[in-house]
Amino acid sequence: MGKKTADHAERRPLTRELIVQTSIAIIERDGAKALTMRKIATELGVGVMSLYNHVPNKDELLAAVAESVLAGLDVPEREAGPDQDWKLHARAMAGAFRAVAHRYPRSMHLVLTSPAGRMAGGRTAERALALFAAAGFDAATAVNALCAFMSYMIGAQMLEEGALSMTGRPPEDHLDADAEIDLDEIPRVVELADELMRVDPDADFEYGLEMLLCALDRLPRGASKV
Amino acid sequence: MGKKTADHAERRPLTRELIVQTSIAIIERDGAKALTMRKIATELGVGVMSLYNHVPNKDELLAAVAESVLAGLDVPEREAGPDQDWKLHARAMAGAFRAVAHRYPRSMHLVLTSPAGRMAGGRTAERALALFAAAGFDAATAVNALCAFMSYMIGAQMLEEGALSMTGRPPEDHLDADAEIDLDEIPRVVELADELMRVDPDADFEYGLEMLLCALDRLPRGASKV
DNA sequence: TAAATCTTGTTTACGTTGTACGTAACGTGG
DNA sequence: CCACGTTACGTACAACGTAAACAAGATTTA
Repeated sequence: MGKKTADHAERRPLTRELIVQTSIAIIERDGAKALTMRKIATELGVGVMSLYNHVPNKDELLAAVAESVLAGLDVPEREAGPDQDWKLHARAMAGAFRAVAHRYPRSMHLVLTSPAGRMAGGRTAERALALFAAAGFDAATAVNALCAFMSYMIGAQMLEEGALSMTGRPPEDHLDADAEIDLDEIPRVVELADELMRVDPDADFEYGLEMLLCALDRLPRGASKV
Repeated sequence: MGKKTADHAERRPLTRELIVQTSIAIIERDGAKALTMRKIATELGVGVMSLYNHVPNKDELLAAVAESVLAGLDVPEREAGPDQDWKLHARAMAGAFRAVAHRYPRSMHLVLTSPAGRMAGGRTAERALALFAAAGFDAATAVNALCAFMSYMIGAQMLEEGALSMTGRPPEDHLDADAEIDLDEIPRVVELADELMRVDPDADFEYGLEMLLCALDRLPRGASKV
């Protein structure tokens, strides 16, 4: 009957969640700047404007993508209370963040980049703050610890992504014609370039994380210090 | 005579550097996504395609912007050699980075975000590596220190920028209609929201920086340990 | 000197983007 | 039966990046 039912995709009822998931898939496959309303539509086998029945505009769609990606940050979350080994939980949170960052690297870039993504990270910040509070930090110190913790998380992720995009790779989503002043006047960088890319990023990350956690552990704390 | 000489801008001979500077001005004034080839052209009082005589395409222009912004990172740079107070130099580098980030916040966001920007940071990485080498770290440790240092720099900057964009402000370059799940289930965050925005970001930054530097100082080092 | 080439800017035009608008198929309650 | 809201579709438009052809001065070459 239907003379133009989709030929290349299953015909699910086109809900908002489906649009978001398809968007994530496209971002991971073709890069963030290749995410187009028309592309989503054809991928789903529907008209372009049909998407706007479920999503008000593209920015909101990106926000929904960010939220969906961060929704995968469900670290088991123990019960609250004084915790004598708060570093273990901090490591778990960092690991969870790292896991989703590895599963959806490009979408995670979008999350870290856009202000909507930072907003969606509110719940994660909440959990981290609870953790620091349980560790015995007072309010001001907990905020400082949270800032340092998140700074390292975000920066390390973006740094690793940038380092990976530097190592040859067929440049897919970013410009490739920027080899003009390279390798000329940065002897130490090229000398240590192999060192930079030899070390697996996970080890680098863990190294800095341990350093940060130890530093945090030396901060003044309140009652629940075991 | 010229019946259509520009009325709103001086008529300099339209060099590449002028285009870059105008782009930076537009980015800082109207946001990064408002930077348009046509806008640059009208701002300079020339036709759109005239720009393409000095810049191959928009991506390269953005790369040039990134490079130009990072060119302001000229920390006085002492002579190389064993340095007994390397932390002082590290603080100087952090301060220089912070200064340009405060002078061109939106352009700096572009730098941190785009891979071209990370590339342009090569010279800065070079200097930091030299610093860590002079401090007595071996190659592997210096790379680890550099990663941690840059991670904190980048993350702290993006975090501060995100925090600033959260505090009410008339949303200029980012979406504003994302108030849906806020303030409901994040009690600790809203409880400490004022704490989060009361502390001036500089103090927060210095706090984490000192922590990081002290942690780095405890890493194993070679001969030049004073 | 005159011709050829390069530089610098303009004009026109094309393809792609996000999305506003009008319309048709669809169930569901009167 | 109809009116109705919800959902999907096709058309249309303004703004975008930029390729191509062209014009006019500056510079080089014969």
